[in-house]
Amino acid sequence: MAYDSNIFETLRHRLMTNVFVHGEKVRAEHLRQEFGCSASTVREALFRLSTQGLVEFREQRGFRIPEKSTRLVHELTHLRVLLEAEGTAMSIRRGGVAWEARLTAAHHQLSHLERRLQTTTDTDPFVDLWFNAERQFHETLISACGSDVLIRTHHQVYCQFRQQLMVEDRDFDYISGNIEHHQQILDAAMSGDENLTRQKIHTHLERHFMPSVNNSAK
Amino acid sequence: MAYDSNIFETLRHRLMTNVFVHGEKVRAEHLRQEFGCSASTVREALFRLSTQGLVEFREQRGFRIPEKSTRLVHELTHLRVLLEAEGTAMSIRRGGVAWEARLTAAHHQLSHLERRLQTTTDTDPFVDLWFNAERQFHETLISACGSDVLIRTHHQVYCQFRQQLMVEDRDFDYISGNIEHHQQILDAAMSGDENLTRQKIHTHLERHFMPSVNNSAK
DNA sequence: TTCCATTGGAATTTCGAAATTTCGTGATCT
DNA sequence: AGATCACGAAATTTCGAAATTCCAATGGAA
Repeated sequence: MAYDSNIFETLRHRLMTNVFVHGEKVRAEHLRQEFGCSASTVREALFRLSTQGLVEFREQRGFRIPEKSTRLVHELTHLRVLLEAEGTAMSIRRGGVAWEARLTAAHHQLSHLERRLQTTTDTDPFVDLWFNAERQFHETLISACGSDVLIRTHHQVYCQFRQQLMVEDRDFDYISGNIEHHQQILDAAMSGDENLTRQKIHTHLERHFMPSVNNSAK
Repeated sequence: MAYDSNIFETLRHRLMTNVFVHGEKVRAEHLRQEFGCSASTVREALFRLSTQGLVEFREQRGFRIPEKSTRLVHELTHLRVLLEAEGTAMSIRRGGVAWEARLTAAHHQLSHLERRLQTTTDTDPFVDLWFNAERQFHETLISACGSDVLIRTHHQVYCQFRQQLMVEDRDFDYISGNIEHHQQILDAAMSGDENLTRQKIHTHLERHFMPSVNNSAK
């Protein structure tokens, strides 16, 4: 019991949902007690997490949470657009009805949640649900692209992206814009128009290219 | 002495140059003796290598060298083209004279070596040199793109690509085609024509999309 | 023969302590 | 005062042995 993979999954979820503070050190020695295992086991899980860019490892100075960085968000967004547009175009070509069904389903779930969010003041209980649904939708977009490498690469980028933006995205100011975007991506994809879909994906993520506003906290 | 990073670098070089056989298990316990350290230290290095996809890790069944796979080569090539074309286009926009100088230098070195290879029967002593020069050229192409994330991602893909193809690429049958390709990429990049450059990069890597010929071994 | 359970040996993972390195504090020198 | 060095505490890395898990060979039952 208390396998490495449990620790791995638990830590990953925490890293993606910003339980940790950016720039903070992650001491295996501390987490050790919580998981009831030795430091080396935690260390190993952290090495695996560094695989996905969710923690930074530097020799002789341990692990730490990547800093929040506008620059990094821009770079991650750029790559997300590149991979997601390409992957979706490929899915359109070779996805077939099965893919369209999955995409419709994912969008239905997401838009249901988004409409709910729009009319609620206390968004807290929905945060986790929404992030999962949004991830599901975007992963489904590229899921029929036929390239595991592309999917894995996109996943890495997406995780880091999420880690960078989870804090400020909790406000949901942008939610009404997002509902529109997701709908347009779905429509474009279902119509089979690759270029239009690419364009809509770009539009959807465009706002993350803006210079970030809230870098005041610090 | 015998730091983890030495082990890490040594192993990485071996993995990229196919000292190991595809599909083979990598036993920390064996390498331990060679490096004069404990198995855990090797294990750690292997975890870090799995970061870059150069070894596969599966829980409870250790590390092994990824299998040779035509499918994987196709996927890696696809992503290489995507990332390299995008990165080079960005470099063209923001690289300036300094980048052009570096690119010219890298190409000069590469083409010198390639012409040499064309007239030599015993290519063995040039293999390592050529692989380095070719890597240098392609890395220089995207080096001024301004996105660390893109550069790191490309590097990961490139390493895996190399691991997959190092064996069969030792023949250098394709060398004369490559000389032409590299020259055309250089010319297109220097002329500032983004689309032409993208196209030339695609042409250069196109041959890896063909169904592989030598899958007879095994 | 084919299928399934058992079992022994090998490989993998975990552990906590020892060795090494880093980092902060404060003393010493210019 | 400013810079440099030395020291000790804290953090990181390494180690080898113990515990666990996998795997293949053996033997028995259908």
